[in-house]
Amino acid sequence: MNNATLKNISELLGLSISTVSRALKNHPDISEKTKLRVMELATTLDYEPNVNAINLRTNNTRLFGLIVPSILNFFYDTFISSVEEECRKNNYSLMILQSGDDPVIEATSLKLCRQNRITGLFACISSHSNQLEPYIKFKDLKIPVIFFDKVPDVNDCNKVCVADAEAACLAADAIISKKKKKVLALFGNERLLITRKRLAAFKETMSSKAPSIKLLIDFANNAAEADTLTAKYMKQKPDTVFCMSDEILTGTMKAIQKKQLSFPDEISIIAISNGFIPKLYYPEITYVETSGSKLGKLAFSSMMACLGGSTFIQELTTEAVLVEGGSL
Amino acid sequence: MNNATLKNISELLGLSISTVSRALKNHPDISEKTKLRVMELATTLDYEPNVNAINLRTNNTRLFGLIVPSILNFFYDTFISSVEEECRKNNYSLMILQSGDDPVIEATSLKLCRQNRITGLFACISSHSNQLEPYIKFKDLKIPVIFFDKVPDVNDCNKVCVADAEAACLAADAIISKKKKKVLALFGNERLLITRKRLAAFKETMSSKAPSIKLLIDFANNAAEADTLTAKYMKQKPDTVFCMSDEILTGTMKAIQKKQLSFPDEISIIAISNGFIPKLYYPEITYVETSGSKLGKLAFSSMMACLGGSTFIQELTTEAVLVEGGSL
DNA sequence: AACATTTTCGCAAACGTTTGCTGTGGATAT
DNA sequence: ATATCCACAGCAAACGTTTGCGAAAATGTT
Repeated sequence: MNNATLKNISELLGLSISTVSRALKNHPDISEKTKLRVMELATTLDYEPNVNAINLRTNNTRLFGLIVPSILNFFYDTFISSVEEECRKNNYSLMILQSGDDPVIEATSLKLCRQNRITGLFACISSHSNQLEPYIKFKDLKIPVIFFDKVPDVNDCNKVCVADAEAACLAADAIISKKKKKVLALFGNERLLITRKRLAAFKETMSSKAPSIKLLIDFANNAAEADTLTAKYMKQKPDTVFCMSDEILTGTMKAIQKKQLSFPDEISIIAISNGFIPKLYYPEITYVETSGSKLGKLAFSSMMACLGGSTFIQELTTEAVLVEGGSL
Repeated sequence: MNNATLKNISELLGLSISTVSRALKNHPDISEKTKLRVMELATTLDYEPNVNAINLRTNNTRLFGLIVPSILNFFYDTFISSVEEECRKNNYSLMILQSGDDPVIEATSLKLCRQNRITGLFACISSHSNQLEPYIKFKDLKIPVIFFDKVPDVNDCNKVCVADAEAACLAADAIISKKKKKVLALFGNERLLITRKRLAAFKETMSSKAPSIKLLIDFANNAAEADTLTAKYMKQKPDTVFCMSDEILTGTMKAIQKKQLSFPDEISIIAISNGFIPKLYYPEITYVETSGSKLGKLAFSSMMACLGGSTFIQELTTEAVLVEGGSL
């Protein structure tokens, strides 16, 4: 069986294609009687309009592209999930692409987006490429691009970010208020903007509000490195460890469990996280929440603003909030 | 600036549309000289073909739909990630839809798929609806549907599943070989086929190979329930707890940490899992691996077989393998 | 030089919609 | 009775491609 078309229906009913088309969209020009006839046949034929034809004709796909390094990530998947939900509620479709943090794949994904004539793009740039050339084409075409999380370092684009600095400050404040003396602060890849932001804010807060606290700072590229780093620094007996991200946290926690250190008695933990990982442990890890799903909603509304005609370039951030878990 | 079209190029070059079209796809009818001219202009104009037009004309979108309850899931996201990768490599596009385990959303998602004239569908049915009506339409249209993970209970459809029974058997075998005496076995929602399969295989293996082992069996709908259940059963001093899934495992582990039980000394743990969660703890949890990414590749190849013309209905399963972590 | 081939390209239809415009018949108003 | 208007429906073009077929130009053959 083939897909029904307007033509099919029109022939079966002895009507013209345009009449059928209008009837199905409740156009006032069509009488109730024929509307009824058309709709009835359409449902029995299981008619579904061909979006390719519609898009072609109307020159308006309601399709967004979303490019992300990988969906295998606690932060990104909540982001995606929330954007997907918003899209569904607002009758948009979403095309999700993984770049694998590879500029080449990223470029072909962008090409795919263009070929599909997307009406807007959510993009998280791959960390290697600071080259934005592939993205400027969208600007030329007046297709709004909302950068999220990992955003380019230029000003003339729309960005939504988690409040990196604020989150780091909140974490530092929490540590200070608990009168800690010696904290190990573990960060991610030093090249990433997000790392630099969090590092700067953390150090600044610490040194300005509690200069007496002893600070051990280091960087880990993944969980395994965080594990060994934590183990190494334990000899210096910090009373607290701050983890910049989930990845760092999981590594650190493994080291802690390995050494059978009880927390928060023997050592305190605090992290910046989306919330899932911290809740896996007991006591739950105290963390500053950076919500992917909040960011998703923010990104979506920013997109809507752009499509609504706003040419106002903005950089938005979600609020960070401390969630007490008992590990600090 | 607008998107370039074949017409644009043809007018600029004084050629016909068809010539330009053929030149761009290296058709032998076109001379090298004009091919060169066309391609050059096309790249400077940043021409990208309009897939809507192509799909309409060729009546062949290279688009797959993928319906999943939620991407916020360790298993599904590896599945999706792997399918997405295969699609990219094979020049297909993927449309990912979340059903939220809601039959209504599921139905509208299926409608979206039809409107987009997908050439194939990967589907994980929502647990509530045993109603397959929305899916039969695809059969009528000869659009292949590959059900994965949560599959319908009928025979005339293609399914790919993790080896539920085998996984449970492997776990049971591991427990038996370690000479355990009393095991607490925690399962998920009893209504789900996957639960029933794992439960049956586990019980069967246990009773046939080691009838002397004392078995405590219960069901939890989520991590929190697994937590309280584990805590409750601890009074009966099992020496091992088997967790049917990641969700159960995280709940159980929280209870274990809460009671500060050291494992594997005081209690052993074994789970069926995708592998991510077990590696968060130390010692790492021993688990039987059910790989979402393997299942994704399997699903994709099954899809390719269908599209290749195979009318052979098959039910495939991935292999399960025991990964020793030190918790048993 | 005449013809046969091959190379190179254009015409036009088709895919399934949407939509501005035109046309018809009947009802209402004068 | 004629003019006016409205309700209803059809015509046809357009969106950007692909592709079978035919035609012109270039080349080769005798």
